[in-house]
Amino acid sequence: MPDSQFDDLRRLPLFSAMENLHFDDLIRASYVQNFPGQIELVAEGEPADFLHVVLSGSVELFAGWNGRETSMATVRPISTFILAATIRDAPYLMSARTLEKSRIALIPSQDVRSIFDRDGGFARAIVDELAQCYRSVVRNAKDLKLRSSLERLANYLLREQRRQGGASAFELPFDKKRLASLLGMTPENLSRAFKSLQAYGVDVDGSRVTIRDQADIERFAKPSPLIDGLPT
Amino acid sequence: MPDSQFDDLRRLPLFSAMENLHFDDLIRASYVQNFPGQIELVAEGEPADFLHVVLSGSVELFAGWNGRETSMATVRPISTFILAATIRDAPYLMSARTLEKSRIALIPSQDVRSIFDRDGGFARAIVDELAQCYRSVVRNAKDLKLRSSLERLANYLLREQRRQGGASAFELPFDKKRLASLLGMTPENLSRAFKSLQAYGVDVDGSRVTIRDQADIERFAKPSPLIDGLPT
DNA sequence: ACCCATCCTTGACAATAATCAAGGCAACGA
DNA sequence: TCGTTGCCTTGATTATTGTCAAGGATGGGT
Repeated sequence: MPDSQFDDLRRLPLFSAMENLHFDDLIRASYVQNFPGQIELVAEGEPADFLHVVLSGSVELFAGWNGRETSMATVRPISTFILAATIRDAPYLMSARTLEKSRIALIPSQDVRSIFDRDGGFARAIVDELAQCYRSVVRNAKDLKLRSSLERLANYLLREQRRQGGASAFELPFDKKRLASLLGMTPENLSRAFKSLQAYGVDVDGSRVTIRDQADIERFAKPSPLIDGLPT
Repeated sequence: MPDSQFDDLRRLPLFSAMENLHFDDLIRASYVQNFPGQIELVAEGEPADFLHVVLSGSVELFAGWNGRETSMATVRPISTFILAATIRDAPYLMSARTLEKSRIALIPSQDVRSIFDRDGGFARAIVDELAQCYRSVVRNAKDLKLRSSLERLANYLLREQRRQGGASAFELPFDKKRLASLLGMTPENLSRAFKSLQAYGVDVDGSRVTIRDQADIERFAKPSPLIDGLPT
C-alpha cells in the first residue's frame, strides 16, 4: 500500500507517539478506502474486526431497537470510532454510515490490541482517546436526562456555533431530520422548537442559523462545561 | 498503611496483572477509608485527584444541572469509578455519594497515570476497564433514546433479575425514588409504570418484585444484548 | 398506643412530545 | 412551464410524562 496515504494517520494524536516500527506493523494490514455518502460501514452486533479512522468526510453513528432508530453521534476528521469494541474484541454497539463522500482507514483490531501491549506511547494515546470518548458519552447522557428538548436544541446550537468559530451566523452541518434524531426528538418537534427559540433571539432560514441575541439565548440555554465541554 | 487492606485491590482485574513493585508504588500514597451512607465522595466539576475503588457497599453516581439532579449509575464492589477523569486529569463529570456504609480505596490520580506508563499489564487492564465503562454508558444512552419509560423499567427489571441470579422474585436494590431517577422518570410515573407492568405478569410489593410470567414480560421488554448486556 | 417522619401511591391536571395528515416550497428534469 | 420529488413545516389530535396536592402505609421513637 502507498505510504503517503498514511501520513494523516501518523499525525493523529492516536498514532503520533508510537515507534516507527510499530506504526509500520500497524498499517501493514490496514487500508484506506473512499466511500460515497450514505454507505453503511459497520452494523451493530457485528464483531469489531477493524478500528476505523475518519480521514475526510463525516460518519454518523446510530443505533436501532425494535424498529426504531436513533442517531448517536457524528464523527469528523480526524478521529476514530468504535475504539472500545476494538479493544474489548466485542460486537459493535452502534452502526456507522457515511454522511457524505468520506475517506476511511481500516486497521485490523487484532493488530491494534497486539501493538498496544508492545508500545507504551500508543497505549497512552489509546487510553487518552478512549477516556475522551467516555466523557463525551457521559455528557450526552447528562444532556438527555437533565434537559428538555428545547434546552437540548439551544445548547446544541451554542456548541455548533462555537465549533464553527463563534460567528453569530452558521450552517447546520446536516439535515434537520438527522439533527432531530441526534437530539432525541421528532422532526416535527424540532421545527416547533426552532420557532420557540425565535423568542430568545435565534433565527433559522433553511440550514442557516443566526444568533441575533447571544446573551439572550445563553441565558435560556445555560450551557455548562460539564455537559457541553469547555469554551476552549 | 497496613498491607492487608489492599489484598482486595490486588485481586481486582485492574491491578492483578501489574508488577508487585508497581503495585506497591501505587498504594504507597493510597488509603482505604470507611464511609457511612449518604456521604458525598466527589462533586462534579472538582479536579480528579483520586481514582476511587468501591471495596464494599455501593456508590451512586449522579449529576446535576440548573437545579435538577439525576442518578447516572450505581457502582458496586469491586470496581472503580471516575477512571476517565483520572486518566485525562480533567474535572469529574459526575458526583458520587455512598448509598450505604462503604469501604472505598483512594488512589492518587497522578500515580495511576505515571504507573500506567511504566507497566504494560496495568495499562492493558486500565484500557480494558475504560472500554467496558464506555460501552456501558453507550448502552445507557441507547436505552434512554430508543425506549419509553415503561420499556426502560421492564428491561431494568429483567437485568436486575439476571444480576441477582435469575430467580422469579427479587428485591430492588434501592428505593424507588432513586430507581425513578436512574430510569429517567419521576417517582409518580414509576408507580404508574409498575402498575402497568402488572398486565405483563409483574407484581411489586414494597421492594419485592415477582415475575409471574417471564415469557410475557420478555415479550414486552424485548431485551437486547446490545443494550442490556449479554445473558452471561 | 401515639405521634411523627419517610416513602410511596393516587388522582387531577398541565406540560411536553409524538403521531397523523396536509400542505408549502425549492430544486430538478422533462 | 409543468409536474415531480424530497424536505421541511403546520395544525389537529393523541400519547406520554411531569407537576401539584393529597392521602395511605410503614416503621421508628416515646
